Amino acid sequence: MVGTRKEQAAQTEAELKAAAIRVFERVGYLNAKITDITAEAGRATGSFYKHFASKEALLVELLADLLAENDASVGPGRHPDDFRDRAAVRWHVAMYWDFYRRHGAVMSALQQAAIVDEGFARRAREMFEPDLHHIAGHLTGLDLPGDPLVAASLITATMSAAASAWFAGNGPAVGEDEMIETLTTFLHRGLGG
Amino acid sequence: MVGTRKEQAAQTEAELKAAAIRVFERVGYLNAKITDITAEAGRATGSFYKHFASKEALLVELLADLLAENDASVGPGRHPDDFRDRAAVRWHVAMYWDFYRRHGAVMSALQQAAIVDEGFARRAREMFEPDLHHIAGHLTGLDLPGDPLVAASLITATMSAAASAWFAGNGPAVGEDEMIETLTTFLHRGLGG
DNA sequence: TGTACATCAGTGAACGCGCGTTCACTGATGTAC
DNA sequence: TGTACATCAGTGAACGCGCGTTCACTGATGTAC
Repeated sequence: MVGTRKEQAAQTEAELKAAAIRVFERVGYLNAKITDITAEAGRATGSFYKHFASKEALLVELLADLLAENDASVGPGRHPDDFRDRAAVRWHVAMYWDFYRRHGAVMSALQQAAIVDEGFARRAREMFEPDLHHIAGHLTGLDLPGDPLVAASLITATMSAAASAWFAGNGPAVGEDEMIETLTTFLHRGLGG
Repeated sequence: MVGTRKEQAAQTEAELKAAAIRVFERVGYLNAKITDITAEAGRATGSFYKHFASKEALLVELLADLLAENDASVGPGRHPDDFRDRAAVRWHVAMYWDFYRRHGAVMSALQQAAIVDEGFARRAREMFEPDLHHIAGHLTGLDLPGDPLVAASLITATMSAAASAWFAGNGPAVGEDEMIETLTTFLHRGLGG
C-alpha cells in the first residue's frame, strides 16, 4: 500500500499538534515543555523532532493551519459592513468570538510567543494588520471619536482583551450571549453609531 | 558614622531596582536575566542575592514600592465621579495614562509574570479588583450597555490594552493628547453618557 | 587615640539543575530482483 | 511469490547549554577595650 508510511507520519504529526494545543490550553505556551507535548500525545521525546525543528517551528505550523482554515471558512462571502447599523457591529463581534472559541489556544500562544520573541511579535502585527484596515474600512459615515485607524485599533484591542479574559475564565462571570450583547452595544455606541 | 554601611546597602539595592526597571523596559521581564540586571547596575552577579532572593522576589518589592508610592500620591483627595459627565471620564483616563507612564515597566512586568506564574496572576487580579469596583461605583445613573461590573471590566481592559500598546510603540502612531481624547470619547459614549 | 577583632557588603568563579536537542538503535514497511 | 536489502518513523537514554544560585574570599566599616 503506497503512502502508508507517509500517512502514519502525518497522523503522528497531527496528534502532536493536537496534543500541543491541549497542553497550551492547560499550562500556556511559554510553560509548555517539549516533553509535556510528547507525553500528552503518548509518544517518545525524540519523536517531536522528527516533525518539528523546535517549539517555535511547531507554533508557526499551527498558525499556518489556522490561517488556511480561516481563509477557507470565511471565503468571499458578503457580510454587513455599515457600522452605523448595530447589527453589523454585532456580526463582527460574534465572528471574532467564534474565531476565538476555535483558535483561542493558538491565538494566546502567539501572544505569549510575541512577548518573548521579536520575530513572533512582528508576525502577530502583520497578521492583524489587514483585519485592522478591514475594520477601519467599515467606519465611514460615522461620527467617530477620532482617527479611523485609532478607532479600529481600540475596537480590536477591546475585543481581544475581552475575549481572552472571558475564555481564560478571568473577566466577569457572565454568560456568553450577554457578553456579546454588551460588547456590541459598547462598541457601537463608542463609535458614535 | 552610624548607619553608613546600612545606607550603602540600601543605595545598592535601590540601584539594582532602578537597573531592573531599565532592563525590563529594554528586553521585558521574562527575557531579563539576573546578570543583565547586575551588569546594568555595574555590580557583580552575586550582589543581587544579597538583596533579593530571586527575580520574583525583586518584582514583589517593585510592586510594593509602586503601591506605596501610589497610595501616597493619590491620597484621600476628591475627584469627579459622575461618568455621565465627560470630564469625569477624561479625568480617570488621564490618571490611568499618567500612572502607566510612571509605572508602565513594572505593570507590564507584572502582566508577563502573571502569564507564567499563577501566584502573580492572582496577585494581579487582587491588585486591580478594587480599581474595578471603584469604576463600577461611578457608573450609576447611566444607561449602561450591560451589567456595571462587565462595563467596568470593559473599560479597564480597553484602557490597559490601549496604554500598553501605545507606550510599547505598537498601537496607532498618534500623539498622546489625541489618544487620551479619543479614548475618553470612546469610553464616555460606549457607557451611554 | 590606638590596636585587635568582628561584621558585613560586595565579588566572581564554580556548581548544578532543567530542559532542549541529539543520536545510535529497533522493528516495521517498502523496494528490487 | 519469495528473499535480501534499504528506508524510515519512532524510541529514550545521554549530552550539553544557559542561567539561576552558591560560596569562599576580600577589603572596608564598625565595635570593644
